[in-house]
Amino acid sequence: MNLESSNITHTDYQSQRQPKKRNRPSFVCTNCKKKKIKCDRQKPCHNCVKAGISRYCEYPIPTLNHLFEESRDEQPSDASLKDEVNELKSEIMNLEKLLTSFQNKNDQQQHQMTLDLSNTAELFDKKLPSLKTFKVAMKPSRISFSGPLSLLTILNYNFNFRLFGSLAKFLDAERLAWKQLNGNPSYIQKLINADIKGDDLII
Amino acid sequence: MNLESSNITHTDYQSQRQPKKRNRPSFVCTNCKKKKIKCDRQKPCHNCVKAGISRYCEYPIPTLNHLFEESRDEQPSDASLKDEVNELKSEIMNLEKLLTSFQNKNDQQQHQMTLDLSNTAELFDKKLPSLKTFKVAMKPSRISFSGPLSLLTILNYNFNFRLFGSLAKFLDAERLAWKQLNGNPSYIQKLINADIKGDDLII
DNA sequence: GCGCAATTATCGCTTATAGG
DNA sequence: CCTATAAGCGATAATTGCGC
Ligand SMILES: [Zn+2]
Ligand SMILES: [Zn+2]
Ligand SMILES: [Zn+2]
Ligand SMILES: [Zn+2]
Repeated sequence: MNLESSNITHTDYQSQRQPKKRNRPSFVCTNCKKKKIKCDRQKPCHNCVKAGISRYCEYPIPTLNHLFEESRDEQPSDASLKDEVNELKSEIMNLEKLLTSFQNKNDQQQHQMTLDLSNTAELFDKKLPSLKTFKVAMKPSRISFSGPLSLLTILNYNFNFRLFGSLAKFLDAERLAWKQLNGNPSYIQKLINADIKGDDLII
Repeated sequence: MNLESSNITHTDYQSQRQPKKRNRPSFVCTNCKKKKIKCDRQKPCHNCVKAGISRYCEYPIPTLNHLFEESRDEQPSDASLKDEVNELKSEIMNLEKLLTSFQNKNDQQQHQMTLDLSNTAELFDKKLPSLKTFKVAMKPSRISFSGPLSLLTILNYNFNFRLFGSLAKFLDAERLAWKQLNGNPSYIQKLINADIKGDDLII
């Protein structure tokens, strides 16, 4: 305890400082985050599958959860009612397990950010201020289709790409198709020919 | 980069540390636990059934108890099974609700938007294809900050404004502030001066 | 019924990354 | 660059349940 008896005068310059909060969103599923284990960022992620809670593998950003709801296949199928009952029971068991991990009081510290991101508007509120100074250079060799306020840029810049693979792929396809169809439109040609400094803002 | 770093030699400090108690609830029935035999985690579990103590098969987690009541040996009818399924499902819904409340932690006043945005999937799945032909003219009189793939355009075009009022307002403010700060950047100036036909695509 | 090996899961603490 | 903080490793607490 006498370790800190050293010289640091504990003075104002550090103590009075307001803790500058940062906006650092989380991109792992809520369950893995909770358990502090490695999440592969799929939906559902590997850990949630293993735990039998794949239905509850979710990400803090609501918008994104829906993007990756793939086959919400109804499973009544040929399984007997009895089987379904058992399935539901085991699901409840797993849910219960999951719940207990959340009920654990041991960690009441730092989930402020997660909370904030549960709201989509909040997401944008937090992101956009940084985006407005985000810069994109348009290289003649490769047309960049996105400025700071484009969806793609937001995603590329802010989110893990693996997680958003399908959306990114879709956008790529869209743009490729568009190019095939339209070629380089006059507007883009002009833009490329103009000598734009790499640091110029592209809105 | 490989710092030997500070090596605090007083390990005795460590030993004095209070033994950290971990929260790890049990999920087997109390009888099996006591007997240290394998529990199938049903209600009642097979061990308790074999021992003729079915009605004393209980679980430390209360919810699991009353949920799994009733598993008589008699063959249940389809109707009753269906009832059970429904019951279980509704129970799952409750648990999910509970889980959500945990995940959101101090769910404060930020729920209004979240709910309304629930079908965001549609935004991307259905609306985006139409966007690729959506055209925005950039008028010299008024700088348009968004192309078809920009977030703002997507929002404006696809959603009713009432829903996104606050977001839209925010974006407006952002852009205004940006303009105040930067004026028209060279890039945009050039763009404006170029004779762009009103129908040119802006990506 | 129980010792204890095997297995599972928690959480303190470090590291990497990114916001500002 | 400085630091907040997300990610998640890994030590190890705890649970399970085999086999005596
Ligand atoms: Zn995960
Ligand atoms: Zn998951
Ligand atoms: Zn049992
Ligand atoms: Zn039992």
